[in-house]
Amino acid sequence: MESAWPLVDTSLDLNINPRQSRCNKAMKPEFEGEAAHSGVKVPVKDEAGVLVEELNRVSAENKKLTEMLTVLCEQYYALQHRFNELMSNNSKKRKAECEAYTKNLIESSSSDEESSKKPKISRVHVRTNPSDTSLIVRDGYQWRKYGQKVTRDNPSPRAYFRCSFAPSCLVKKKVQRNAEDPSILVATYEGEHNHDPARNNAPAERSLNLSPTHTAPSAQTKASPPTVTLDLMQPARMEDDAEEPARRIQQLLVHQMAAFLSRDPKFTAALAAAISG
DNA sequence: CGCTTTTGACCCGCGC
DNA sequence: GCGCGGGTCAAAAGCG
Repeated sequence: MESAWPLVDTSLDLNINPRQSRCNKAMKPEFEGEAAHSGVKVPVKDEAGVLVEELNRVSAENKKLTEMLTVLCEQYYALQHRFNELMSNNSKKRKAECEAYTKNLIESSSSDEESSKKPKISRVHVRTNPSDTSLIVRDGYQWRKYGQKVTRDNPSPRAYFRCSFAPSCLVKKKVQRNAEDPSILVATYEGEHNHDPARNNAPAERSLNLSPTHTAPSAQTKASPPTVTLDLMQPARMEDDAEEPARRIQQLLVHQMAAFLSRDPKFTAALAAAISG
């Protein structure tokens, strides 16, 4: 299984800060610091040498980045292929397992007998910074807040949101902090969106969601319906327990995010700007 | 100026 | 009928 779910070091070990010691083995001391820009006169020949060296270094970084992106893309497609294989696998057990976790990941919750009558209710747990008082759960959709209430069973207020992407979309969302663990936001969704997530219309949400995000064992209590927990605080831990399905989903998300980043021209442009800067 | 957020008022269902 | 609590409305304020 390990080959099917490879562990990837997603840390960007880039040489983007050439003035720091780790990355400057090739750089001679006299070229460091502000010497080149200060009043100290540097021969034109040496200055050209510095520029050439800098160019070579940037080229090497560019090459390294290209290789990393290629690897990331390959791993993404391999994972996607593996995922499709699993989905089409005849083994009932595997199929059931896969579907169960896919279902869990996408929406969760609400018993089957209820879903046919009432609007679909799902619950998502999102771990956030406890000091962050905003009741905002970024899920890709546009929401309009229409109310806030303090409820009896919970000291933190409950916020009420409506989908504002399309008037015809009647999905509602309630967000409230977990009474036991204030670092966990509980978002309750009612109904189903009849449109795609408003990615293009919600650039802020899309751009702000680049913090380490992955699924984690839910903090759900007792007999509550199955939930999805998005941990926005803790960095991803790469433990070697790939047999755990939740960990698979976590890794899948990390890979997908990396692939998404690698295909995002804005991200690559920002990366290039950071390097050149 | 238009959209979103805030917040007090109001509505409604439920239990007694 | 009354009170309570959750959910919604809508005017005012805030913001870009």
